Amino acid sequence: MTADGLSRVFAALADPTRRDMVARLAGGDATVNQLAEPYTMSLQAVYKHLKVLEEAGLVSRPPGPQPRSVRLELDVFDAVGGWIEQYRRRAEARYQRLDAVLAAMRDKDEARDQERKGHQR
Amino acid sequence: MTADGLSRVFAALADPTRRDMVARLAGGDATVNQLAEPYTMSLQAVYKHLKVLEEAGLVSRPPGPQPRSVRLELDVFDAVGGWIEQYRRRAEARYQRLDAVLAAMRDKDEARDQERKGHQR
DNA sequence: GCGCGAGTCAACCATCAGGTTGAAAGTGCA
DNA sequence: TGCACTTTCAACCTGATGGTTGACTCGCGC
Repeated sequence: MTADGLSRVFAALADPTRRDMVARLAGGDATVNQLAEPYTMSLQAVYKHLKVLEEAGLVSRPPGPQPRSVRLELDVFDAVGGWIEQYRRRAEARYQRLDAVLAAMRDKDEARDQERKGHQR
Repeated sequence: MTADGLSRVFAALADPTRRDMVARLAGGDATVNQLAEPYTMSLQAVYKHLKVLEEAGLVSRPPGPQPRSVRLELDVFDAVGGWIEQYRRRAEARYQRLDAVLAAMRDKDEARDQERKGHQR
């Protein structure tokens, strides 16, 4: 992945609303209206977020019948994960505690719930 | 990690200059001046970037003698890595190709070189 | 105690990002 | 055809971000 691509992905994931969208899309495809449902913002704002995610390659909108579906593109997470991984490995080597990783992954669900509430800017 | 913390980390990593700093700090601690050396921007601008990294918890500045050192804080990468990991696992399960991960990690060095050149906004 | 270099703070400027509203295309169906 | 719904585009506002310059503080060697 190019440096510019990495920047776009990180920038896209820096917004809580967009991370929430990603999390929800991981559970399955959705239409824009379904995606927009939990938020108080306008539909156009949701489209803007979607465009950012799409330009970062995190999401795709396969052509189809009118309520087009939004799909999570998982490939990009490999690239970003690889970038993170090199530093994470150092951390693991340094502190010899793999359990922190597992704890972090166990915490992700409640972190996501917290985040769902704070989606408005 | 709180949702707000995640946002700060991703936002911090969205900037190529800051990712470059992180990459260089992974090779060892440095002073602000050493960090600023490769860039054409002012020292104050570098200091600002450093502050962003510090507020995201990616970097610490242990008190010490006058040329203070900047140190990479690796713990945060665990948390972020954990967040990414859940989607990465889906990708791996879906496509059954772990090799893509390794390829991505092999590419990171040249990607970083590319990035070093394009650090100005 | 003085001076110098490293580090920091503050004010300012330009651009970007997230949101709004309004209007205009597309698309599908009765 | 016509209508309703989805999607997109454009203009605008506000706050955050990345950069600048200038001034100020902090340690340390002499």
